[in-house]
Amino acid sequence: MQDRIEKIKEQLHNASYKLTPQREATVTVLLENEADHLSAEDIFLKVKERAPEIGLATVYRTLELLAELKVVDKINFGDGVARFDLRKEGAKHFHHHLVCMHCGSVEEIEDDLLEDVEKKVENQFKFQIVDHRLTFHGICKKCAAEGITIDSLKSNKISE
Amino acid sequence: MQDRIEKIKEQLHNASYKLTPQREATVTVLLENEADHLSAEDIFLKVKERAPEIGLATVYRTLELLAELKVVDKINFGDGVARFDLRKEGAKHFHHHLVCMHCGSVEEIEDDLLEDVEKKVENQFKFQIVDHRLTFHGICKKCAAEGITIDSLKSNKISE
DNA sequence: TTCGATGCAAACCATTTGCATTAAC
DNA sequence: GTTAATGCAAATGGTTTGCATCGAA
Repeated sequence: MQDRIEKIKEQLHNASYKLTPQREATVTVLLENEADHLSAEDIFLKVKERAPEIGLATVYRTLELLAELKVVDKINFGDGVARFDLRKEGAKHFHHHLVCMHCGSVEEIEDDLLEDVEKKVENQFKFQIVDHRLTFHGICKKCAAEGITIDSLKSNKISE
Repeated sequence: MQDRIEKIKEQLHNASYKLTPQREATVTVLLENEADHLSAEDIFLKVKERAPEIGLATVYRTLELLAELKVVDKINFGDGVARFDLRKEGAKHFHHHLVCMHCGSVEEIEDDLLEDVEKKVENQFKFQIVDHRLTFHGICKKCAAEGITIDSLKSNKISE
């Protein structure tokens, strides 16, 4: 993990951004919680444990900057908060997500399932794809095991 | 178009919602602008031309209700505003979208391109899919013809 | 007549911004 | 020493909510 921090520091440096302790703390928090999909507020709280004087605005500014450098992806599952997802080194695309409509858990899919679909879209619609977003909404393994079914979900809370 | 309004009225009625002139005007506006992806504010302004006394809150409440009945889909392209998309009759899924990163235009894809991918996900991850969201971000035919290239797009403005 | 629906204004809440201060380079 | 970065508080903007009134059934 240490060298991932170093690499990100280097990217900041190459883009002539300053290496502040606040930025370092934010990156560290992101790396430590790679499996989660934290919101800016979540990240702020975790960074605060490590650097209590940090302001929320700085976290927002840092996350924006990291998105610009494609270190993180800003994603939106439709619940009104942006979430931040560390991009795998060298990954060309966002990964896909499985969002459980019952418990809200988010699972990631690393594989790029869309290669064929993308070719089709590029040919058929003459649209040059830069990136994509793919999210499946449904019922996760765990909830299904607990007897949750599609029918037991009431209203259409998918998107917001 | 008239019978689509009738069908939607019937759905409202079946769910024991009242058929108010405001709701009717909102549905009419949605049908008249089916090709667009209007925001609540856009819809409000158009409904206002037809029923000047309507309030923005009513439009929001009506759209929420129509989403619940799966008459419309609430979508979020990451620009901070929800957009509303009339669902095709009997369509099981959201349609996919091609969002141009240069001019912001949104094109729809009616075909369900994800059947194979969904099967794979259901088997591999034991995740029961209810619906999906798929958006491609890139450069549309029109902008490409005007010489816009992927490289001419600067920062990562995809998601917000 | 009754209870859900409406309009208005105020409340909310995630995010952004202005500005004086601080600190990385 | 310069200039970008920070922290704070205020502003923003889409969306929601409380409440008195209204009107569809």
